[in-house]
Amino acid sequence: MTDETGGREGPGVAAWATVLRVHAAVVPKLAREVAAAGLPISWYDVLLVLNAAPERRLRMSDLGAAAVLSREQISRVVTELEHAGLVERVPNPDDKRSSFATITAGGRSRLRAAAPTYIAAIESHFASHLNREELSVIATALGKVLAAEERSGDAGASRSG
Amino acid sequence: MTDETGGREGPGVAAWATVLRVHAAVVPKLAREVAAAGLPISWYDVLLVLNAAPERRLRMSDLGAAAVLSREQISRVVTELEHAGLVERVPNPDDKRSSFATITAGGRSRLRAAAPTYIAAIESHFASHLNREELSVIATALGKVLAAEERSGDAGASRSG
DNA sequence: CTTATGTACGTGCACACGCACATACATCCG
DNA sequence: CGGATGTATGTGCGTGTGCACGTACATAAG
Repeated sequence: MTDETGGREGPGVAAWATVLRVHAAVVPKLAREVAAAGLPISWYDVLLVLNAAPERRLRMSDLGAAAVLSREQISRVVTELEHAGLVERVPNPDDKRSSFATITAGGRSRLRAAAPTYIAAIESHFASHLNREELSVIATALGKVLAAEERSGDAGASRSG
Repeated sequence: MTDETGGREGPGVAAWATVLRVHAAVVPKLAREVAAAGLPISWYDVLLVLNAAPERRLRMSDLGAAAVLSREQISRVVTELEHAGLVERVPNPDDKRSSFATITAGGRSRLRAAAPTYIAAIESHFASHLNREELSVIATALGKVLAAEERSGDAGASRSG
């Protein structure tokens, strides 16, 4: 056992490695295809979350938590979406520090137009290679990881506050 | 109304969404902890692949295919690693267009020093939330996706020649 | 050999992203 | 009420990243 820095780390590392590599392999393909359908993937992500939210609106920070993008990214994308008329910023009367982002009719329209392309791309580049049981296990298992890790916050970011 | 653009897309989209979100939640944490151990995660990735390669060396493009990083990123990271003395570029006598990247003794040393931290971080932020069966299904299922998608190449990337 | 086409690699440029900081407001305490 | 502390958001700046292109070499065609 002289050189075992690669291969014998256990099933956890192996599983994580596949997550990393699948992400790296699939994301660019989805991004291309969705962009070709007329929506940058960052726009799509924000519109999708907003459309699914209760009242179709969310505070910036909640949007950051629900979407894949960071808080700063959300702020900038929402500004872009505002200029494009797909989203509006509405002041929050109960807390004037925050504002709601609301999807507009035009935003919903654009989202609906792009959705079939996005879903088809996911099916084509990801889901079509797996059976229902595998998809179910992945969703459930990774859901547990998410629940645990989102609770623990950004560990190591700012010491033990 | 039939306004279901979020939630009723099927198990494939749901599973993919968890992959995206777990990636977004876990990667930054691993990056922090590995960086704190003295190695940027991009360096670690390259050293790991190189160390596991036959002869401990790989051509640039093979390195790009095996690692999570893009070809351009590999080129730049290898240059950084060279300056740090952790990797060397060796010309390929059989094909003078290409060169091998080889890990040095110092590189292996740095890799070994950081590996426990990296593995522990993966266990802590990912694997510890799952049982062996889930890890096994994830590795196998995502491995199938990888095999299929890597074969199909970068679909739609360069149409024009 | 000469020319045309394909492959491996590096790099300038523009853009995306996160960090750290600034601002506005809320809340708690005396 | 006035000051101190915490929260929600926006933004300048440095860094990381991919794209498009250039260079060097390989290989096929004549």
